[in-house]
Amino acid sequence: MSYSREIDKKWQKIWEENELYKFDRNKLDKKLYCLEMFSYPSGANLHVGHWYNFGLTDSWARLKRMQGYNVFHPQGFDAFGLPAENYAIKTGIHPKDSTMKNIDTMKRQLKEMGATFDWDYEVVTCAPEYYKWTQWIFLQLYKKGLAYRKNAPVNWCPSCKTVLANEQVLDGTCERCNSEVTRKNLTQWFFKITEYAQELLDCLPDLDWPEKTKKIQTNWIGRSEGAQIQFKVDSEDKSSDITFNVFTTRADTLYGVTYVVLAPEHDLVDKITTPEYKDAVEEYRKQVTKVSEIDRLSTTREKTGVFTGAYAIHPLTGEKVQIWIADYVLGGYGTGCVMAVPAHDERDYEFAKKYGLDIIRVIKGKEGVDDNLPFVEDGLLTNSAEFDTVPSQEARLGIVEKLAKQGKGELKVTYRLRDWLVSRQRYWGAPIPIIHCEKCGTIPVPEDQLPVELPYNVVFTPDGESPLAKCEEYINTTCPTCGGHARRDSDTLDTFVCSSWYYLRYPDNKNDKEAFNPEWINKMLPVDKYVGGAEHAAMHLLYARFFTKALRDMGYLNFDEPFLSLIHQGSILGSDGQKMSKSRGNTVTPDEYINKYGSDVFRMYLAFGFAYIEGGPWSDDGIKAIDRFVGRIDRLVEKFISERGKASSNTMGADEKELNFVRHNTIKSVTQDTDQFQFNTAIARLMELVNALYKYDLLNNKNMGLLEDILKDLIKLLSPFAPHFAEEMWQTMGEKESIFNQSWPTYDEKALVKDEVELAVQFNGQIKFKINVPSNSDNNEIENLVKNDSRSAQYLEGKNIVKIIVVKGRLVNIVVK
RNA sequence: GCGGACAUGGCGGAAUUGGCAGACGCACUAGAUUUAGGAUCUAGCGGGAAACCGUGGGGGUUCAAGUCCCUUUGUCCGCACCA
Repeated sequence: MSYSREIDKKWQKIWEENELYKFDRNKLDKKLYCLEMFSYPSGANLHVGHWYNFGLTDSWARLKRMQGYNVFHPQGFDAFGLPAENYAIKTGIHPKDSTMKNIDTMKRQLKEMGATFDWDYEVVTCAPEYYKWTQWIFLQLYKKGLAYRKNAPVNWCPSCKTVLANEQVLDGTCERCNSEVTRKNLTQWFFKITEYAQELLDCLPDLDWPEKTKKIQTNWIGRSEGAQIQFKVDSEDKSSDITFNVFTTRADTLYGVTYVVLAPEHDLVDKITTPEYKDAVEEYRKQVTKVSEIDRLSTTREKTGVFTGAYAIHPLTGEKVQIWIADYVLGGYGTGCVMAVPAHDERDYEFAKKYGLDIIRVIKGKEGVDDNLPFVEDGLLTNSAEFDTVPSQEARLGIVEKLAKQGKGELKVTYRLRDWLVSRQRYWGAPIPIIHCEKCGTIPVPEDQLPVELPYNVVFTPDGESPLAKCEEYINTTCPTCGGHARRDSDTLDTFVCSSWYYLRYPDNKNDKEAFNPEWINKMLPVDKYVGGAEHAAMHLLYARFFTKALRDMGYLNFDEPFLSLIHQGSILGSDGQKMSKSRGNTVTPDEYINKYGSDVFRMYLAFGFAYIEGGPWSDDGIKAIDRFVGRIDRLVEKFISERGKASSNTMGADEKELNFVRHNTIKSVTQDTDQFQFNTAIARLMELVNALYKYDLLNNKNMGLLEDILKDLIKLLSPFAPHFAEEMWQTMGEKESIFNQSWPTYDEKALVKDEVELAVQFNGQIKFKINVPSNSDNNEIENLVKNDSRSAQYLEGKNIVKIIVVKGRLVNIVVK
């Protein structure tokens, strides 16, 4: 039977009946946890990206299975989130209903892929059995002091009507809907990811992750070494000493400070502003809140600021310097205050020029260095008392040391990373398990009362207030501590919270006593291979690492990192080379192709047509080529079956040796390439083997025994990419047991050694001809063979041989003069 | 503005990490087979008549460079007043 959709169905049914892909919980010595980032069940069908991610990772998993690994390959759904809720607002269809329906559809399609997923371990984040434990983890973080509430300026998306984490703001816009993000002061829940900033950084080098991704995380964490220096606010009233700290990486420029700047939102501003400047300061602060996030992020925007009327005392010189506020100083970074050294900082220079503030040079360039102001590089100190002529690097330490003795400074490391804002003013998420009591304050829901279930009957009118806040029977409750009237937290958790621990739940998804059994999970984790989109480099992957470390420190886990090895698939573009989108009309619908060609052809085209981590444009011609390739194999097998039993030789002549060489070379390459997610070259090698088999098949007197062995190897090598088709061919060959219970072919080094090898012969680096030499010749013999070859004469005539370079098995280069 | 990645035939993409550039496939051409084919099989296929020239452009290191170094252009990505 030639390959078709029917073959897919036939084998999917048999695999399911035989429970072929059930994970064996008893053989953990060779367990291998293979995981794709789970998917959001959107209304649309499985798209090419899912196929590319899941289908080919499955091919990898199949290789590993046949190599003897006990592969754990689960699948599930990241089912909470905004789209379902927005859909509900538009259509009135409840998020739970639409989501569950979508999950059914996606699950059916995933099954049609014919992957090795073991659905017994399915996880759905919007199920109470799952989010119960999401809430439980929230409470553990709360107990540990890693979840806290604070009032802070937060990113607000007016279109999504919710707050966003810093990571979810791209260039001042919402990563989801592209609306411009505004600032709002709100009391919200945060996770203290900053507590782990250093460790998140320290563990990166040892991870088998793409360098680019590590770099993104490194930048996102943004470690910066410097010093914290204390300034005193000048005041007539000696009894009320107000001090504040600045963070600087350039303590060596301390003597060049001519003013200091506070962030407009800094708490101190109200306390120190003198009455006559009050109005100007208030006006300025008002303006700043009006400036859009986008404008504020712009580096080209002219700097603005106002004087507060207050002065600070320079910690070393004792001189008075003006205190300004300006929005180029950020409230959330460092201490929110900056010592301004206009001579040696571009921003301060620009600001000082504009407002006529003093500029004092304290760094001179070394000999020959152009040190026109602003001079921002290291140099030698000047105008800096006893530090004159000291190099910057040394002075940074010396000056801090001097300050430290007076209790006015210390070395300090700061990070760009901020705490993770997890509250969302939305309905379709895991409820925050917290109760607010007027008498007792913030009270965690007792663990035995989890899950705090989402009420079903809520109103989705888009009036800006979240459905939970409007749901009286949900909001009103009793305080677990005093029994009095209290209100539930009306927010839900960022969906990234749900996806920060799902990999821990998979292996123990039916556990109703605990989020996961630590003993079991410590055996099953970490994930050995994790595959998913690069867009999660800064968010999901950082959050998941944080969760793992936090749970480890609470004693639930004994490993440091969740994902040892990570791969990002590229993205498949439309055939016009543009990103697929409905508006461009260049989308590829997998179902159409699968109905026409079968799922294996679709999968194998994805394997063959692109460098996996690059992706690229879709091509209808490309998939036809794979269809043809499958047909070629089919015909080859059919022909062999029809000729089996006919006259056969059993000699290993030159033709057999050549074929056998290709066979073992294919085994070697396919094994290596597939292991490294280089599926395109693996398929290319398979095509070469098929071409070699066709060539051999033209001969009159064939070695049928050898042919059979090679065909079987071919089918095995093909099976990860075309599981249904390979299973069918395997059966056609007369085999009874599933091909996926066979062991992966191994190559014979001896078959890869040819009697003769072809070498390129170069004169002065230019290739002139090729020569065949026995493969066991030594360099001397090769040199002689080349020199005595008649074709060499014309290049040697009247010349002296300066040097001969022999590269074994590749080329000979004769340098003549 | 800063940082990183990439650039190879008409096209998708290979190249053992410094060693025969263009594997494999598409498209194209020719032949075979076929009543016919858009099916199948075989062969050819970077440019050039050739010497030779060719991996975005220019320079360098080396016996040897797509690969290393410098410089320049273009595309994509990350960060973007981070003190």
